[in-house]
Amino acid sequence: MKTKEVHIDFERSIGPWLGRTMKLLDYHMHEALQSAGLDLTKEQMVVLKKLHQKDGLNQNELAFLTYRDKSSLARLLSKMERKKYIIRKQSTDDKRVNQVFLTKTGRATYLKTRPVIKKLINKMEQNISTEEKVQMIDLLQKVQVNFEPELTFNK
Amino acid sequence: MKTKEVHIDFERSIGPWLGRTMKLLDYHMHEALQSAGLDLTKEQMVVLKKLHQKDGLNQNELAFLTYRDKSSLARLLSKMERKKYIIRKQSTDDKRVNQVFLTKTGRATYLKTRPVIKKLINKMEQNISTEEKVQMIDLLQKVQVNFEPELTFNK
DNA sequence: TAACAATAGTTGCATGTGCAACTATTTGAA
DNA sequence: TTCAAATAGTTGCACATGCAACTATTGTTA
Repeated sequence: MKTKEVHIDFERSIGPWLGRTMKLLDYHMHEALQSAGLDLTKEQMVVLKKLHQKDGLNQNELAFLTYRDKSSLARLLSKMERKKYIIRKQSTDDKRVNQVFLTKTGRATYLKTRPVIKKLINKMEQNISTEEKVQMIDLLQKVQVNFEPELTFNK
Repeated sequence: MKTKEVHIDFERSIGPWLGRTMKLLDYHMHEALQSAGLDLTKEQMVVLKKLHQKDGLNQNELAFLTYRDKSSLARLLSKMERKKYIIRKQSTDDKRVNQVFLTKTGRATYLKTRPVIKKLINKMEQNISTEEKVQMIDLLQKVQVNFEPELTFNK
């Protein structure tokens, strides 16, 4: 029977569940940032976060750390630069390289996002025990390893 | 200490793991379709799938089933219509409504994607037991319910 | 019935994405 | 040392996305 056959492949797999969950997370993340009056996207937030952890990273490093194409990152940075969250400074050692720095505004904005994100995480993880979280991360990591066997741990 | 503090909120949560896993899945899905010589995106594939399950759905229904904004769906359909995978037919009952039908080409294309997807799923789920899959889906569902309590089950 | 509200779909606008081609610079090798 | 290969970043192109405003049609209500 056609319907049954169809269900064999994708519907019972974790793929669609991942996709749906991710869409919800994206949506609520975006919503949380907007309704907190923060003028940035979740993608920009992640870049701010990385810079807050280590200022002065170059674009290549930022692209790698955020799992993006360098071109995508470059455009993200352009928008963030327009908003005065970051600045690019050409390295004197190697004129091909741009080092990226948080501005005061950028840092302040990032700090304002933190409680917003924290609240979102609490919402997302309510009724989920620490053990379950560990389990979930374990399984997600397994999936990642299945796709990219060469990257044993990719934090 | 700043570094430690930063790790408290997002890094240890399942959010980034979900995001990273999803990016990998997206990438490999896209790659699989392309290298099989199939001229469609994963998004278009999902639409074909829904139509294969139930032909003649209207755009609203398709948007709902695929968790998309109606405008996004409309544009997806326009591209698929250009490629002759689907056709829109204005309903005679209600002239506002477009019913969407698979063409022969669309159906054939969808059928060609199935082994490709099946192979991808096998790759993704290797070394993951049925029990673990159930566990994972359970947890993902919990996250979804946390975000959208009103939708108890949203398959 | 006439006017207003709801609904389906489209379009403008801004966002984010990867790939491929391009520029500028640096590195490496003949 | 000079010329080719590698590297960092940018840009064009095509794709996908949501929101808000808009059109056309249908439903509702006064």
